[in-house]
Amino acid sequence: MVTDSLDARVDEILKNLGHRATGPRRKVARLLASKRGAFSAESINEELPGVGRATVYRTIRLLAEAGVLCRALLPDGSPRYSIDHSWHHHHLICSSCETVEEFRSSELERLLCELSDEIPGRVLGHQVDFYLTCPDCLQ
Amino acid sequence: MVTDSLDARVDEILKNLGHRATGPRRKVARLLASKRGAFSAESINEELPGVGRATVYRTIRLLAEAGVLCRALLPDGSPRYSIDHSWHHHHLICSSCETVEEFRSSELERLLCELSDEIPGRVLGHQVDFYLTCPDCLQ
DNA sequence: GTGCTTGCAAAGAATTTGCATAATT
DNA sequence: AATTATGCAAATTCTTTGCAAGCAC
Repeated sequence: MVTDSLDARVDEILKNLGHRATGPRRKVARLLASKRGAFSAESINEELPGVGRATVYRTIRLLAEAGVLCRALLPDGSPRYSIDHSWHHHHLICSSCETVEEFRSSELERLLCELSDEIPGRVLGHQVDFYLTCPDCLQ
Repeated sequence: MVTDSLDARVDEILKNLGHRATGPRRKVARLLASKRGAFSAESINEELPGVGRATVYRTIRLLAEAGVLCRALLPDGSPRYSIDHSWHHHHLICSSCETVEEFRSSELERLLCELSDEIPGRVLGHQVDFYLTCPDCLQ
């Protein structure tokens, strides 16, 4: 599982990116690895009183840019991060509890690819989000 | 065109929503109607020194909730508004100049509908964004 | 040792809220 | 007259930055 390897491979990941493996970064990575779903940067900050806010935000950005984390936007635009399982995926976002789930569809991917060819300009990527009331929130 | 009617029909739109047709709201609507593409709330605020910031933000939110405006999120999560031409559409967002264009595909819509049925929970809506470098920014 | 990192606090950016005043119906 | 709306400033929220002191390599 990627969740395990994040914690175990932080040092390697960081060095490959030309960054140093430090204590605070390992602490952040260890906490992220323990997270199931999506989380906000602030929530990580609150759970790590021993690490400065700036370091938490910087590390999360670092890992997001490295592709270790992926970012989803809630309907109001606020970002949530989650471990990127590296297969390309989209998001199912519950408007009620703000839970973010992953979603994949090869058929959708194929169509998006086709459409990309028809779009003027150079398509860099796409993002598909479904906003919903999740089964839990439906009671 | 919807662009024309927004300016002309603000009073009607507001009253249908149970709100009052006021001078500041008309000023905001008139400016919005003159906009071609997407804009930020702040940019509208800056262009209307005679109207308070709070009123600008409140009016934009009012019109967005009424479906007169639609909101797109830039890759960093910051919102951009544009006149909603009421046909369901998606967005082509230039990562370089931040221009937002509309995009429609009946084939995409059909597939998203099908997928919605397979998704657990009650799907409320979806959002598809293509991030790209627009023809202008490609030089 | 040299240079990247950290943590703190301050700075920012964007948006919302409280409240007395003003305008609409 | 009864409310709703406005505008200003202050408050919020989330995130970034400056910089001296501290680590990693």
